[in-house]
Amino acid sequence: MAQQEDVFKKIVAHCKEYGFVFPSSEIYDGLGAVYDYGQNGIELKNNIKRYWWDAMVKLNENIVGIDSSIFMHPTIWKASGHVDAFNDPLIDNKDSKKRYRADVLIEEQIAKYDEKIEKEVAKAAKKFGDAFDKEKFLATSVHCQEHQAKRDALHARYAKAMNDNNLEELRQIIIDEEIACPISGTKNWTDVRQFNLMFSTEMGSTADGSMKIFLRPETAQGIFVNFLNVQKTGRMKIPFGIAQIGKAFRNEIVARQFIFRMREFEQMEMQFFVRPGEELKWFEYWKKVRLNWHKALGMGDENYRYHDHDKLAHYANAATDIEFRMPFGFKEVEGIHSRTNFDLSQHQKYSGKKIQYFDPELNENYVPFVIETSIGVDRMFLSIMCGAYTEEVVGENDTRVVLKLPAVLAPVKAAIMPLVKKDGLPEKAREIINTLKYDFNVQYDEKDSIGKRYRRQDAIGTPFCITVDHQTLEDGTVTIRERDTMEQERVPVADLYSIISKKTSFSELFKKL
RNA sequence: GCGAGAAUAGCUCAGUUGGUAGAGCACGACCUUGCCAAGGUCGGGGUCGCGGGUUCGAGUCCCGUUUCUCGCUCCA
Repeated sequence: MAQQEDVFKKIVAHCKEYGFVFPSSEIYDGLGAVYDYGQNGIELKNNIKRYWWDAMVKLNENIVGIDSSIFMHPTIWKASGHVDAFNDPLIDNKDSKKRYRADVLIEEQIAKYDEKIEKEVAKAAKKFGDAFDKEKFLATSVHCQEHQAKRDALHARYAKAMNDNNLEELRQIIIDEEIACPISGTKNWTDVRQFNLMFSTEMGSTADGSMKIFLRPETAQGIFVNFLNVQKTGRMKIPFGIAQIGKAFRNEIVARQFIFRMREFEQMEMQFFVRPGEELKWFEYWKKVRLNWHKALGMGDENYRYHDHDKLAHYANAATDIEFRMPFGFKEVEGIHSRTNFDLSQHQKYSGKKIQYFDPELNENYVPFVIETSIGVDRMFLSIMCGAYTEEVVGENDTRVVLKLPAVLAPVKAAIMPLVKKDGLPEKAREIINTLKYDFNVQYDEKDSIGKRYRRQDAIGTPFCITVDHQTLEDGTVTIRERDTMEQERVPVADLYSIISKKTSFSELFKKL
């Protein structure tokens, strides 16, 4: 385990050293859980996004894309449930280090008074037998009256505090009621803190004319609120899907593990609309399709697995994660959720607009059910980096660091280098670059020994190194070195396009899907 | 958010009982070599995370703070 954490550290360092990922605002000491993508990182990330987008939108005639705004009408988040679910008053016990929801602790305390009353009732019932009159007992028992009064007082106080959003009062209630931590048994509590997982900002320039709006915590809602627009203008027939790639924001309490959990992150989501009753069939379909898409990259089938959810979110009736083996364990990369018709129904209710589909085959109107596939782009990026990072022992006292990236995702497809920087070799190399640069991201390098240059390309995962030597000038051939095997082959310059293209183009990969 | 640890050049790290910063690699220029790192010469780069305090003097001691790592916690 310690060794695996070590590997993870190396990967993080490698990301920074070779221009993949930098901490945000680094010269100002950084900003927690926010990261920037560097010159190589952005290429890799764009390639991941293109692999997904094309696999969804280009390969499926019944899936189309959109790009909705990050700012949305605030009521959307009430309809989606985010306003309620993302707001919990939390309190920590300093001794056990356990965190609790303050409202739940108090509600449990209220329930205890109810239990006490129940106990009194049970005791009396046993004593009086058939003659027992519960109503009468409750009205006359001093104990019960006492408990009831305390219970009602507490409930009223609690309800007011919640209503006023008074966090200090919530804490005071916990102290006054002498509520103890079930684990440590102590009453050593921190302040109650509210965690709103949604970022908010003001829209409108004047204080009284402004409106509090949220930065979206998921991109999905932008698809749901555009359901009618897309369905009608695109003449889409169920089943069909809407895909979107975009940024989302969550003010995570604890955001760690590098780019695995960030406050600003990017999602690739596809919402697939189906007939009610057919959702589980399509859920199974997309589970398979999505896993195959991941495996097609060739990162090793054994590094992927499903993880079915036992505890389902409020909107779902089935959910699975696709997990990838990271150095710190199997972790979620993609989620596939059967979201029922919860979202569209909620928007129908809150907006007052009818959001339905007329199914000509069934001759009826209905609110479609939704299967969602949702990938965190940054997590996918991390999984690819983790899977690709390799240290190889080559010869004595020599290791090479290779990023065995899938060639389609590699930031640079080929490096073209003159064996020496004289005798017209640099000019020849540039000439070759000029024929390839329109189709591929290529790099020129003439600094240092050829071996060192190969290693530099290995470190950023470039699949091909093409070397121009003196023989090139004579017969128009170059050597092409393959990253993983380090084997070289002499080929005509004219063949370079097809060799590189075969390994690095998406179309070859898509044909296998 | 709690607890523990860490922070010195792009990277990995030295820096003695406090006395105004070093190495290797990397980077740049030139020379040399040329098919798998580590040839030669010269050079650029750090107010030692930040802010206070103690001291004649702080990278070094004290306090605070930020960021990161690990554990707990949380996780639609």
